Amino acid sequence: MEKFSEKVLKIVAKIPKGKVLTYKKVAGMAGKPKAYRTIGNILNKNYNSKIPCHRVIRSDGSLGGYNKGKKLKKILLQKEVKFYKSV
DNA sequence: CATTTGACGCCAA
DNA sequence: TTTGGCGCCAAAT
Repeated sequence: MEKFSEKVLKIVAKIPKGKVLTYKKVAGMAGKPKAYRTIGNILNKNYNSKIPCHRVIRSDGSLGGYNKGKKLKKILLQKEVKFYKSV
């Protein structure tokens, strides 16, 4: 059985383009709805190129943060949303 | 092994 | 409505 972090990373990796999930949502899918804190912790320390962590935002709709810079995250999300609108 | 950290979430004032 | 504070859990130190 993989660690909670591994499970979270897998879930985040499943987020399709133009879609964003909240930390709480990911935590719920991981099986720990109350572990939303841990989600951010894991992503922050274990940033993987295969993990679109920029698609994980706060429940309030805030971008939260980003290891590479939340500014970049905002741009990436806008680009993906744009792609979503294009379809 | 115990304590601190941390990209958060919800409630109260 | 907005701001502040408390609660929560896993991982890192």
